[in-house]
Amino acid sequence: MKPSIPKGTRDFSPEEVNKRNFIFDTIREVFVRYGYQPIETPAMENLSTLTGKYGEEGDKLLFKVLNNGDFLAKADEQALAARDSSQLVSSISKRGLRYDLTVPFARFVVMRQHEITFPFKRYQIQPVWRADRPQKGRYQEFYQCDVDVVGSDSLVYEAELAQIYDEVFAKLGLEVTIKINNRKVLAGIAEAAGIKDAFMDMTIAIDKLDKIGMEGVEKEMQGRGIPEAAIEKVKTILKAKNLEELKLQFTDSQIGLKGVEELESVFDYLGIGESTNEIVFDITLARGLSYYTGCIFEVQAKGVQMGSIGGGGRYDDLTGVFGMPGTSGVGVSFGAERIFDVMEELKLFPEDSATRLKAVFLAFDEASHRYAFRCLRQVRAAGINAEIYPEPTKMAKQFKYVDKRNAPFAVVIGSNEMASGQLAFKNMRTGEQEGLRLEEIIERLREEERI
RNA sequence: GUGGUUGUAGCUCAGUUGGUUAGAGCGCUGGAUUGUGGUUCCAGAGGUCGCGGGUUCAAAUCCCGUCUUCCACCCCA
Repeated sequence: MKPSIPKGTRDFSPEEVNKRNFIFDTIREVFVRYGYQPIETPAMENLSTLTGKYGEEGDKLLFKVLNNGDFLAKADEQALAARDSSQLVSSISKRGLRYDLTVPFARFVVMRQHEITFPFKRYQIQPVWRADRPQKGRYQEFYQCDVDVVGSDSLVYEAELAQIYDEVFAKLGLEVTIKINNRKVLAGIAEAAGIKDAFMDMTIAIDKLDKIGMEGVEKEMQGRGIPEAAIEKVKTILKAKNLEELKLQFTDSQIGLKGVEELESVFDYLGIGESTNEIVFDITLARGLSYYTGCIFEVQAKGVQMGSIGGGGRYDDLTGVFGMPGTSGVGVSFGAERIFDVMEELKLFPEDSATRLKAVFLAFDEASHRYAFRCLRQVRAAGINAEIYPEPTKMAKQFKYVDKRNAPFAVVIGSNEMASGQLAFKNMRTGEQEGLRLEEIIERLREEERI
């Protein structure tokens, strides 16, 4: 048979795994610095945990796991006869692959509410699965790196999460724009325009502003049946350049004012000019996930065509659906795959010296091959990444291998070297070669390590 | 999920209105060079033309289905 992998999934080569680990390590390091603790949850959740949490569209994108055994024997006969897939699902599948890390986290918090100290700060780096149609930067299996705080409504955490975004991308050398908005501001716009009922329709339209322009947004709202007068009001509000101007538009919207105040408070915590990346208020930022209620975040990479590489926000009642009401949470997510793709495109990955092979031992004959293997042991014991060519064949062939492995040094041993103890130490880049004792070689390789 | 797009050697790609044995560059293997890689020269290996069906005397080429890739929509990391 012809080998293949499912659509939207990928294998990773050693080089790619090293690069991905660089991203994960950087993110994890920052999370830990800010006092977040790791948890992990299963790849599979009970379907009942997942369904209904991501809207109707989300349910369609959930991967369902078929029940084991003779699942059809227990299937809903009516649904089966009617060829009604959505009706049938509950009787043939009780589990599904997790769709994000937030909902499993909420489930986790509720199950362990009595052993958790609040505010609980956790991070989680694991893959999630979505049955989306794949595109560039969009996969069916991808890693998310989530940080959330649950059990506090302090806006200091919004500021902290913005700092985490800033710090991680600064460390990765990736220039980004960190956009912040507040769901209450959007609600305020709807309230001020007198279209509270059409909040979702309005939000979806506003979200597309940078893509389709003001005219497009207007058409979109018209198409969604929003009255002309309300559209004019929305357009006026959207022209507000900053939070001060926006405030003036919200004289008759309590919720809108509250949203602006929250944003002011976050920016106050952050201070001015203390970040590496731009952290900006963006009134057009909407985000789909319906459970957001306060501040919302999104990160856009500069200089590349790519969707958002991170997003998140505040949810006042994160754990309510699992029977623990009134607990507020705020968190953000890093999209590792997209960060990888962007960094690859911009060639931002550093030469990885920690995982790099430093030296390869080569030998001319059986006796020196054994001798080389014993030398190798000492080199490795000194903490230097090194290996030996598996057999003493023709030198040209062995050197080609060293070249391919991109190792900076080769140590060549034959009968002369064994007799004198002066091993041939060759710099692969310059081609220079000198006779050195093993201890001297180890010292040289150690110096190299530090560079 | 809707509409479109892509697939030919390990990689990047040619392949005419359907017509002999499907090509190139790079890479790979061997040799020139029996104690030294990268450069050069010579030789060689490597292909179910994504998969399945159909039309035809004849299909990489035309038609249908399917899988995959990418794009737009939807949604999102």
